[in-house]
Amino acid sequence: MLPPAARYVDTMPELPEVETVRRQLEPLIVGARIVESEAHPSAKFSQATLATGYRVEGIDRRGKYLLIGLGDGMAMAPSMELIVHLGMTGGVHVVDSIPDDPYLRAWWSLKDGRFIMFRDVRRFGRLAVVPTGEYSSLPTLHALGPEPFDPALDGRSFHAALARSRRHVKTSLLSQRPVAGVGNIYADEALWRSRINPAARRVGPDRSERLLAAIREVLSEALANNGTTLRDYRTPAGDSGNNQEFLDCYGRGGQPCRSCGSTLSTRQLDQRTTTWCPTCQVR
DNA sequence: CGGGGTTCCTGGCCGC
DNA sequence: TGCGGCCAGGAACCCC
Repeated sequence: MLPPAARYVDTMPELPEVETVRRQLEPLIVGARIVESEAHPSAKFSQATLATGYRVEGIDRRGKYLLIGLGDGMAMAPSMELIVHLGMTGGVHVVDSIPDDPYLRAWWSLKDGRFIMFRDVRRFGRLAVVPTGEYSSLPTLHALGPEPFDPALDGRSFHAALARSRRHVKTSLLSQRPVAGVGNIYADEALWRSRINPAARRVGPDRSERLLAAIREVLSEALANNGTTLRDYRTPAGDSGNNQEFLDCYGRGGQPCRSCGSTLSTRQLDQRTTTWCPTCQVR
C-alpha cells in the first residue's frame, strides 16, 4: 500500500508545527522498542540507525527540535536521544508497513510490528543520536535560547538577549538565540503585530516586551490551529494545520496591511524573504 | 566567538 | 506541452 505523496502534510515547521507533531507522536510511540532501522547514507540522516535496540522513553521538544528519549527500559544503559529536525519538508509518520517512497530518509521498525518513518523531500531535515543532553554536534541546539513560554523569560531578559547583537532584529530571531522556535513565518507575524521593523538593529525595552508578547501570541494561536500548512495536503486523519488562514503578514506582500491598509512590502533581508508594513513598522 | 557567506535539495512556478 | 532557470528555506559549515 503506497500512500500517495500528496497525502502527507507539508508544513514549514516552526515551534507550533513541531509541537503538534510531538503531541501526535507521543501516544503512538512511547514505550515502543526499536528493533531494526535503516537510513539514507547522508550524514544528515545516517545516525538514525544508532537508535536500534533502544526503547522510546518519551518525546520532548526544544525549539524546532524533537528530542526522542531512548533507554533500555530498565535505566541500566546510559540514556540517549534521537534528535529530529524537520527542516523544511520533513515529517515523522507511524505506519504498519514501509512504503516504496523515494523521499523516505530513515525508518525504525518496532517490536510490535509498526514502523516509524522519516520522510523529507528536500533533505533539509536532520537526524542525530547523542547521549542525553550532549548537543555539541548540533550547534544551534547547543546554544538554543529559552522556550518562548518559559516563565523565566521576561521582557527584561529578552531585551538583554536582543541587545547582545547588532544584527537586524529579524535575523537575531531566526538565530534561535534570543528565543527558541521562531522561523520565517512567525518572525514576520510577530514583528508585524508588534509594529517593529524587521531591519531594526536596536530594539529598546518597551518594544522588546511588545515583541515577546507578540511572539507568544502568534505561536500560541498557531498551536491552537495545529500549525501552518502551506499546501492543501491532508493526512488520512485530516489533521493538518489551518493557521495559514490567519496569517496577517507572511506571504502577503503586495496586499493591504490589515491594520492600516498600506501595501505590504517584500524584500530579502539577510538572504531571507521578509514581508512588513512600511507604515506600521517604521524604523 | 560573533557573524557573514555558502551550501545543501527538489517541487513548483514562470517565461518562452 | 516542454523545458531551462530560478526560488524557498533552517541550520551546519567554513572562514575571518
